[in-house]
Amino acid sequence: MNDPHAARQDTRKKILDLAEALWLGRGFNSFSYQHISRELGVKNAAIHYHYPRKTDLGVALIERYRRRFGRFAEAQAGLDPREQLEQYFGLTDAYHDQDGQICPSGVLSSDFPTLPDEMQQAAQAFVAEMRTWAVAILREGRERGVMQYPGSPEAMGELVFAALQGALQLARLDRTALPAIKQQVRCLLGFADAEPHHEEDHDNTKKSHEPHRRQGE
Amino acid sequence: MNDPHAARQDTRKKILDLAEALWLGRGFNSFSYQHISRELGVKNAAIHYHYPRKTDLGVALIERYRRRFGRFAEAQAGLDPREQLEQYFGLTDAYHDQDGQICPSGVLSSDFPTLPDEMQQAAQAFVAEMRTWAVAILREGRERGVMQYPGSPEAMGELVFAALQGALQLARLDRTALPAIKQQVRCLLGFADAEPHHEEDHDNTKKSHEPHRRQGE
DNA sequence: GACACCTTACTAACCGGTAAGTAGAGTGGG
DNA sequence: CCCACTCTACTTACCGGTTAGTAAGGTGTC
Repeated sequence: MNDPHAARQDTRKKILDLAEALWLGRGFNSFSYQHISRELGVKNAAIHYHYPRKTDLGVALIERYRRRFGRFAEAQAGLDPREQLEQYFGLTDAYHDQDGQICPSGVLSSDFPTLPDEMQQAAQAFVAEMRTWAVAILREGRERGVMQYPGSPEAMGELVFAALQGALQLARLDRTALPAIKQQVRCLLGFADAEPHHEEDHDNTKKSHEPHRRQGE
Repeated sequence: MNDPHAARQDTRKKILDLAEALWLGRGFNSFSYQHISRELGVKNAAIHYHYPRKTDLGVALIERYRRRFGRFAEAQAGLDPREQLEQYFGLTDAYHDQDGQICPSGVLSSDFPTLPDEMQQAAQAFVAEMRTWAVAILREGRERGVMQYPGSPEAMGELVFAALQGALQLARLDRTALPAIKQQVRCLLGFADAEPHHEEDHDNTKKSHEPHRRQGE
């Protein structure tokens, strides 16, 4: 231990981690450098040292998440599409259980008009990736014959993606919204053997369903 | 003219109208009294005269919208459920075409954790009404035999509602999202005769689709 | 003169951001 | 081995601007 670069990476990562929780929990414009510095026990200017402008922090948040998501998508590529969908659902649960966070695409599209140009561009690229990934699951599901639905995989993928994004937000006002919508998506895809009643709240002890969180830089 | 109460109502209404556009376009925390007063040609304190705290303005926004929505829902009650759905779609188009606004439920659920208590309660009641209304359309559609879908009307209503909310937000980053998702909803409900290709952007000159906007107080 | 409706003038807190200084660890030269 | 230097990672002390909010005063109308 006592890695010379440990301290640097440590604070830098802590800033990003804390900023991410605030970002997904409150939105980009509703947290300040003070929220981070106070919690972290450092001064405001220390944050500015690592991320000079808030825009820099915002872009870093998007880019880190994008890389993390890329690894997640790659790791589950080739899996049974239905299992991929369930992992997707598990992700949404993990968000919600973490103080009612919402997914990055939800917070990005909500805040979009108020974001600086650099963040808008990063957001567009990132959200496009996520939507493409959702479409791919639905396409593969039909090709392999494990999902049945009308319309194109593109349209169905976009719809499921939008529905989950909306469900996570609505779950802040009424927690029953999220499981109900997930169940209906299963239903629409022809999963007759979907969970018998309601899995209800998070007594899903079956898996950790916290598929990414880790990594530096 | 020269109604004694005209001036009062006038400024008061102008404030609310402007606040509403800013609210749906940027979110509750991303507009200030300055945005309103500057545009309106009055001083900041004039807004505080009508709405002492920003919370008062926020609650007034929700309550007004709730009344307006109540009239809208009542006016279309008894209509063909499919036509009701199309009017709902027309509403989403109207939002989007107005500088990329999103629906009230979308902005409320996004901002929710940062809102004051009074607004949170008003928001929960209002969004619950909207969701109930969406469910009613889907239920009636099945009862009358004009819509076919698996699962319960409750679950399907929630899903459609969440999907439209998400679609409106995503349309800010990619305008193709909204028509694609609307079309897929039609598709899922068994509307085989749905518009042949893509209605695409707003060349829908067929109707004004701006179903409410008016009223004082 | 009472009241509705506004303005002027102000406050304290917070916002993102900057400049200058410093503690400490690492490094190269003699 | 030690001194001089550099670099990273901060702190202290600001800046101008914006935020919501208030108090007091003015003006027109009934």
